[in-house]
Amino acid sequence: MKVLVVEDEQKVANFLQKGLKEEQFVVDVAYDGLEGESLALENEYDLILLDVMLPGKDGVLILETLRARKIETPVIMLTAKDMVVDKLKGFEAGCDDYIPKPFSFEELLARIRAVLRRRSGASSNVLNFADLTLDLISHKVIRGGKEIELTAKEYALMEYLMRNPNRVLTRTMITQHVWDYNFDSFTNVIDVYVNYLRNKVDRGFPQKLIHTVRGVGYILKEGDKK
Amino acid sequence: MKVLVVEDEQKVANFLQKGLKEEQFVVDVAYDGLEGESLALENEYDLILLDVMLPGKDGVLILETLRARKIETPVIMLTAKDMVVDKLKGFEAGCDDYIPKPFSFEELLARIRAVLRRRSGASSNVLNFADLTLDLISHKVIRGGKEIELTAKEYALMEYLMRNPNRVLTRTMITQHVWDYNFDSFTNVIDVYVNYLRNKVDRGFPQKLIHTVRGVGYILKEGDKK
DNA sequence: TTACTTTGTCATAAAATTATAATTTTCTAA
DNA sequence: TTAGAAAATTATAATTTTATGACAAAGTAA
Repeated sequence: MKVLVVEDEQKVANFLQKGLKEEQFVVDVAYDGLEGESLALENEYDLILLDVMLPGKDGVLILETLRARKIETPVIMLTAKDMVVDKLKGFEAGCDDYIPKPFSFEELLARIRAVLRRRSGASSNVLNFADLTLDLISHKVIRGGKEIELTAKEYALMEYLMRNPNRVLTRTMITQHVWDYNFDSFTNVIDVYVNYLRNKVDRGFPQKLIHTVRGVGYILKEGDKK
Repeated sequence: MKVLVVEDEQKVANFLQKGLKEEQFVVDVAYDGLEGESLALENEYDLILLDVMLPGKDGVLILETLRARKIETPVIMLTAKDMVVDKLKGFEAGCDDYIPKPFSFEELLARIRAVLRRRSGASSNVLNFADLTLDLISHKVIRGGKEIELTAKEYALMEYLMRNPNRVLTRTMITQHVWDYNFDSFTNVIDVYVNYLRNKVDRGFPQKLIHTVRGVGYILKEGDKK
């Protein structure tokens, strides 16, 4: 899952970046409103954390712009504690939740999970596909009763596949959700990671789940047993 | 265990800070209501001692704010001796216990233990994991029948691990539970302390209990014997 | 004060992950 | 059937993360 953090206070931004990374999110950070807006417009995030008070462009205005441009990415606003009027304005502008500063990391995390769960329509913190299970909180991946050890990138890729089963995912789409915005490579990293994943997740099982769609990308589906 | 003391009387605050520290709590102190509230919101405390009469913001109001924000940290209110009405108000607002001033430190400590025990659902003052035992009152740590000497920080870290076994704890979470709020952790103190702990607790035993989860944090679990 | 212990910082070594590039294999359209 | 393109695989380089020892700072007790 990829998150954009738009926050000018260096300390808060670092804290969020570190904490979210530890929770296996891919994190982009913007330190002012304009930069934040461009990133939000040109990338596909799964979630945006948006400070209300920002140099360059106000958080509420950014949110309005995004919604006007039909970008429906979930947004959680970070508000100053006493900002009652703006809270309401934020909601009208279409944010999914807000959290008044100061907050503890665990409280933020709880809200992030709630928003993502609500948006995805999921009722639990577990994703299932065929005999594969992925626990979104502990980040455990289990197939056929056996736990599979994945690295951070492998997990991120697996999660993206699991969230979009039976749907062809192009390399561009995968890049946008699993790698951060510094990623411009025209190398074959994705192919390599798909290969790593296959070795851990599909190898040894009669039914393969990760399939190649030649010329297009990859798809998670229940294929022919072989 | 991390405690926040919100108390404006310097003398009482110092007395509590010193006494609790000796009992191996990590203690943050706020001398007025507003400061107390921010600290309570942005840190993860295991317990809050909250004076009722405070400059800045009243203790009962702070408690209400916390509960409204779904922060369920146990709270013990410190009340003036004759404050009958406020006692009741405090309870309504969701505190766990109250203690009328003046009180002896021993008395307070007994109530703290009672509240923490009730909250954790534990019935005893001992935590066990594998062949490791941690005595919450004497702060003795015993593994395989042999007592292990830990310093205060080492003990605090060990206790946090023991209270969350089989769960990956990120450095952010550990920071919030084991270090006080002045702590700016972009250093590797946590790694260093985990290392100290391993030397004392795991070294020489066939079964390691403290494990690294790369890119994420640390976990207390029964791993492969080696 | 002085000696001692604890806590925190830093530099570097070691280990693991991630990215790149080269090579081999597979697939497909002509 | 075969040439060319795409994908898989492998080796290895680059980067990041973690472990650890040495040391400095802060705190305590004698």
